[in-house]
Amino acid sequence: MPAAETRSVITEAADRLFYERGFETTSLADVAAEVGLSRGNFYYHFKTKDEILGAVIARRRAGTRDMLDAWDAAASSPLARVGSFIDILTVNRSKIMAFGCPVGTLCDELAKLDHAARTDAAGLFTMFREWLAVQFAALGRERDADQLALHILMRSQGVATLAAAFRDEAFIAREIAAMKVWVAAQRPAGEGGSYAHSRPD
Amino acid sequence: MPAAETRSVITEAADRLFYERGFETTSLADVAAEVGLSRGNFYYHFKTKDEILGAVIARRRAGTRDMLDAWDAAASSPLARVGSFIDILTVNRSKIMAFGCPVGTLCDELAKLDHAARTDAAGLFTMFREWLAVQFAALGRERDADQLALHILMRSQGVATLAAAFRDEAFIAREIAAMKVWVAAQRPAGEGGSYAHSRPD
DNA sequence: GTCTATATCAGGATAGAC
DNA sequence: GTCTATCCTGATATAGAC
Repeated sequence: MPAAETRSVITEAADRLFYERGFETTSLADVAAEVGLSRGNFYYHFKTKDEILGAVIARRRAGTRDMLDAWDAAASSPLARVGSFIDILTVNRSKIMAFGCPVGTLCDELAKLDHAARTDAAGLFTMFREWLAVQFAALGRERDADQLALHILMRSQGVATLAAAFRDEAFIAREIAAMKVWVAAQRPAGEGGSYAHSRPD
Repeated sequence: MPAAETRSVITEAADRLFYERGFETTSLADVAAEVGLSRGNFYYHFKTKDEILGAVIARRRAGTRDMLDAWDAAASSPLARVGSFIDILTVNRSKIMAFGCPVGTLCDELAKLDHAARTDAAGLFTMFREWLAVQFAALGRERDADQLALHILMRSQGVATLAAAFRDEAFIAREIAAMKVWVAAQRPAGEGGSYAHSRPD
């Protein structure tokens, strides 16, 4: 297999296993078994396990970029685009109930490990944050677009964590509905007063 | 040292380390160094590391119970009691920005480990959930008290995760304010229609 | 590029002295 | 009750054959 392809296959398997079992807990033997390669071979493609983590995060960034682009292309209104974001909770509900949010749980784990890649992982959140802020700005909320973006991102994270803890699909559906109602209720606020003070949530 | 006390000292140190470094990542050597005891001694008090985890969860349950009781005693209104819950985000903001929520991150980690104690850890959430539901019922929202409880619990989790990712204290303060406004806005809903349908959030 | 074999180390857990 | 010494396993990482 050409090096680039092998590298990609390893990264893909590591991505899934890091999500499902955690970064620290996943051994290179686990990844090796998954892709049918020997452990030793890994070090031809990556110098360290941390380097694989770096590749996984880069892969996720690319995937996120593609997803955001697809949402931009598919939905015509900012409201519908934010709806696409919210819908990932529906689409991925099974995995979320089993393993939580891939981004949130990775950030939490790297925070506890005090890992150098902690900031890189948080950068995945930033991608969503900035994209969401663009949508809220397009909705006419230029002044507090970033705060609204953080708010909806916050809710998606809360839903993911509780969904994993209680494995309650109805809860997810209920909160998704509430999130959509909330988004639809966002209209340009009058002058003066930030989001937090002018609107309950 | 009497056995009960040693056991307690070990559990206390493990509690903090499991929070700050994660359960899997924390070695018994780490805990031993923390309490100034030898690794070998641990096995006089606990048969396995998992048993220490069990003791930590039990300890957290007791601590949570004490905290809920204190909130019951200190605050006179259901609104103020829910306010006490929300305020833990303020009180613990430094640790939350560093390590996330102790309950949420433990549940997430145990989920990925497919650990037997996963349900026990989620039980910590249940304690808050049920206590919050009592408050919302007292506010006159008997019919959807549990859903409201889950909603505010969800928001606390979302805030914790993003606070850890971005280490943004202003974000926490803003969302706490929004949560309090939201709680204050909760009044008995008219007949028919569940929380999700009758109220945006 | 991929393999096998191995070095090295740290983890959980046990045995037995004190 | 606590210690030291040790076993065993599994982890990352390396060396070198093919």
